[in-house]
Amino acid sequence: MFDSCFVARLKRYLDLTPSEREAIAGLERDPKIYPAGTVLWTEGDDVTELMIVHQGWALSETRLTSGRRQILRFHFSGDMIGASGIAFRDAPSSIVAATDMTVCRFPRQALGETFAAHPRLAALFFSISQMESIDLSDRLRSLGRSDGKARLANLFLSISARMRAVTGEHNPVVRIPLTQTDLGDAVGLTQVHVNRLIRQMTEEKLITRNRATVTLVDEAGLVDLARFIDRFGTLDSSWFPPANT
Amino acid sequence: MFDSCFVARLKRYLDLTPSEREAIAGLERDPKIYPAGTVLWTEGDDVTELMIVHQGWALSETRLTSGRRQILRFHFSGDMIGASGIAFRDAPSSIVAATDMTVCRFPRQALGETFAAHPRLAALFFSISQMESIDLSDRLRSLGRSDGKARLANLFLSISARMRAVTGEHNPVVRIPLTQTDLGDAVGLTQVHVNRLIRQMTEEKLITRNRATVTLVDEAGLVDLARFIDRFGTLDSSWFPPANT
DNA sequence: CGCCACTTTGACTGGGATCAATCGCTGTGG
DNA sequence: CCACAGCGATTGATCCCAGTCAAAGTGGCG
Repeated sequence: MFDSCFVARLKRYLDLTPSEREAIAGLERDPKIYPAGTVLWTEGDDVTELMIVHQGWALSETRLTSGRRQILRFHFSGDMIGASGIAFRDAPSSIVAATDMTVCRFPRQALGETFAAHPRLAALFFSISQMESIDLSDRLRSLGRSDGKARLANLFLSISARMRAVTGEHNPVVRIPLTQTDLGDAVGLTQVHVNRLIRQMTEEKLITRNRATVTLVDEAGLVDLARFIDRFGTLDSSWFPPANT
Repeated sequence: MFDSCFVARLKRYLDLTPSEREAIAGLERDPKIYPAGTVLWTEGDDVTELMIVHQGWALSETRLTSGRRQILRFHFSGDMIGASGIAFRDAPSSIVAATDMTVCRFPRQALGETFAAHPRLAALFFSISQMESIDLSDRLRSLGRSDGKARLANLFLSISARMRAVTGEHNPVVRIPLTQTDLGDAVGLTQVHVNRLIRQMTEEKLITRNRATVTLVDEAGLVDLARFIDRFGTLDSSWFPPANT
């Protein structure tokens, strides 16, 4: 059995009991490898499984009938994906591998069983779901009420903050395996305009970008520009029910 | 004891057992009345309670330091609000009463107890949380990748769809107690531009608006314009654990 | 070595912002 | 019953951020 990324993620939030740990690890079995570009599923598919990212990046996206694309969220190691398709059966967005990745799939029922056996984990999953909503809300504010430069700054900072939460280390150099087109589709700008903004931000000594490597040269300046709020505090588990066993 | 809006809402999704029903109704006690404009709580407050909307409209909003406002979501009868503040303690957004409203508050702990006693309700709450994420994703796509007219059309349609889900009736006349400024803050436009767009849409016989009353004159045209997806299907509860009692 | 995906740059256009008045309704107090 | 205040809606003039179209540059890889 290999190390469970999901356990690694969740135990940052909560001191897991052995049986909780086992239940979570049980969801992350039978890893499969997908090359970059693989479409894990497509908007509208009837999805009955959830996935946990072991390694690599995925992104969820939707397309308008005009062909325009909006990237909704990025998924890293330890993230559970597919939960958004759990309410209705149809996947509301497509999931695409941005890099080569390793993923474990498990059926929905397993989540139900976990909820029944471990109410504290149910509360934890609920909280994580709420964190996702907060993340989406922050993106919404960014798209609705700030200009292109601030949106990009926000994107870089939020990716950096999430990576930091995964790896535990604070590094101004962030690997962001996205093209300028991808960046644009994430923040609602065109590729051409993203290019110009990146050049401007480079001139202003805010960032540096070289292929997939982005360096946050002046992080304080970026935070100020983006009015970024790093919400990665500790999770409040005070209301959780007691753990089973 | 008065009728629980929360029970009314949830039983649309799931055939509730008597004890589940009781647990839910228990969360909706001691209703309080707030006049329109009341700030129920402010961004950053340490919130330890959740609320259920009994009557009226609330909206959640954030402000940038520049003073600009982004409306994130609307809350109607039967909605639970405050869940987004449950992960961390600080409320990520303010909640403001858009009309006079009746609201019930309950402590977070009660949610934890419900999770422990009724795993099936935990699964239901999780699903509802995911529906919220989907709603936010749809708004994100709208703001990121469509023009002002489509954004407004989308807003009107999604409010109409949600109202319909609450009231059960399909009526082209929708009461939307928002000013043009509010509409702009919801879709990322200025009040002035909202005004012009509404005039245009009226000329094109798509809608009619008079104060708080919006009429969807050509609903098909709006759906087409907004590329709107009405996701209000039935909830998939096939993966839920069995009900207790 | 040549293709292909990505980036860079320029010229022009347009949707929506900004600034600034004016209008109209409604509630309130003299 | 009227005057006035205040909020929201309407409208015009002007500006600018970002989109569009188009072409050339760069670098990795088969």
